[in-house]
Amino acid sequence: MSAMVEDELAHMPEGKRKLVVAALKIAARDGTPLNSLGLRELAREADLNHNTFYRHFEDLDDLARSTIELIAQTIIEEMRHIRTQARTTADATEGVVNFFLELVLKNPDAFAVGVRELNTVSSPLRPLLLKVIDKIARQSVEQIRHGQLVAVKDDSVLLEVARDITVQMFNAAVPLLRSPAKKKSIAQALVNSIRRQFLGAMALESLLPPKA
Amino acid sequence: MSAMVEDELAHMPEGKRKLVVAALKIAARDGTPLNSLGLRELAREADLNHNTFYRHFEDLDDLARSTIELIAQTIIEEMRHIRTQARTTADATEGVVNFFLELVLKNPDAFAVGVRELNTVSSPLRPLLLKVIDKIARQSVEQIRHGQLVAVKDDSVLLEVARDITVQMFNAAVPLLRSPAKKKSIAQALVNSIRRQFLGAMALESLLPPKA
DNA sequence: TACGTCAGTATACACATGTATACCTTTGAG
DNA sequence: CTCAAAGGTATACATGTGTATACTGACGTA
Repeated sequence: MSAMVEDELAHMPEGKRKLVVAALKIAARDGTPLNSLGLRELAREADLNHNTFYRHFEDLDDLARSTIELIAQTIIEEMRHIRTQARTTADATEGVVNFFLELVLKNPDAFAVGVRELNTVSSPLRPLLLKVIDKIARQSVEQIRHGQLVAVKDDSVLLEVARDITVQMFNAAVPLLRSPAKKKSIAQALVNSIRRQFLGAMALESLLPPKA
Repeated sequence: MSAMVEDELAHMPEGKRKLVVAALKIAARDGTPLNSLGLRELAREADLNHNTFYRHFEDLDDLARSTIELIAQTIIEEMRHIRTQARTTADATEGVVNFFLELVLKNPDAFAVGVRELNTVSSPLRPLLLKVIDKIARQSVEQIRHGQLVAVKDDSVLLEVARDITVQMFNAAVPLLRSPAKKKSIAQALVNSIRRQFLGAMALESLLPPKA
């Protein structure tokens, strides 16, 4: 599982890699917070002695941070790739949405864990994930500006909308992971919602004064 | 904490009540899934013998279900109340949003747990929470239709938008709970986003054929 | 008054857990 | 060649956990 994620950490020691993969798997399966997994269960899943953990990590928090940083790196890089692919499709919105949902399905554990931590009040990993969201939203704004895809003047409004949409796309991973067959309908709903939000931003800007 | 929730279960035995409250508290604090809390920790928090649990619940799943159902009941009832209050305000959208955020702050544990479970792939409680979302969205559509607040013809589109917005409001609880001081700015962002989505729905309907 | 049920307690036990310590290979630089 | 890390293992122990069983008191009802 999570093929792309595994690629990302090809250069770290095998035990460490195994532990991170196992952490994602268990946290995704059981809904346990990344930073309070059981050391022994982790080792069992990774097929290692339970003390090997301490060779690679200080804490469970250390493991959690490493894991989230890995997810972040993977997603950001992939999103850049997705945007170039989407530029070749008829409708950029549809393209981005479809490629994104495919990315989710290729990294199920990573997204299951990421979305949950993002929506957990007590999670110390939330700030890291918010940075990822922000970065993706900014990429998105850049693409929109470059292709003149949305006629919204105010940059801050455009960024705000892009952030909302990015969060929405992440959260859409939850139903998708539960039933991958619904990919098409989820994509359609997302595309519609995105269109409404951009159209609405334009409409609102033309109604109210564009703020001096 | 969670004053209103406590009111809701005034009629059940004291021990059971204590256990549910303790469950919410621990799950909110530690991010542990509601259905895999520690029995002994639970009892410690509730100031009870650890075996009392079995007097009131079959499983941890039983406890989790009871707890979520309690949250659901509370929220739905309060939302109805919120709508009548909001009708007396100048702007219905602003009214609903503000009252909703207040509700969140009054039931911090309930919302912290609810939002997390809602966004957890493996949670068996998700369906229950989706029902709550749906119910609130339908209430919202009713209010809109009654007051002729939004000029969207297609009922299914209106419901879809209402659902998106409801989910968004729930998820907005996370940053609010972490920093209640940001209530005003969170409310403003929500109101703007809601306006964009309704406006966008109208715009989209007038652009495309209203679907025969 | 007697008694069954309900809510809660006390004790016990087998098992899982986190951590500490010491031991064994491999490997790469001096 | 040496030897010191680095990665991984084995064993041990105190503590926490879920569950089972048996006990106590309160209370409504026959």
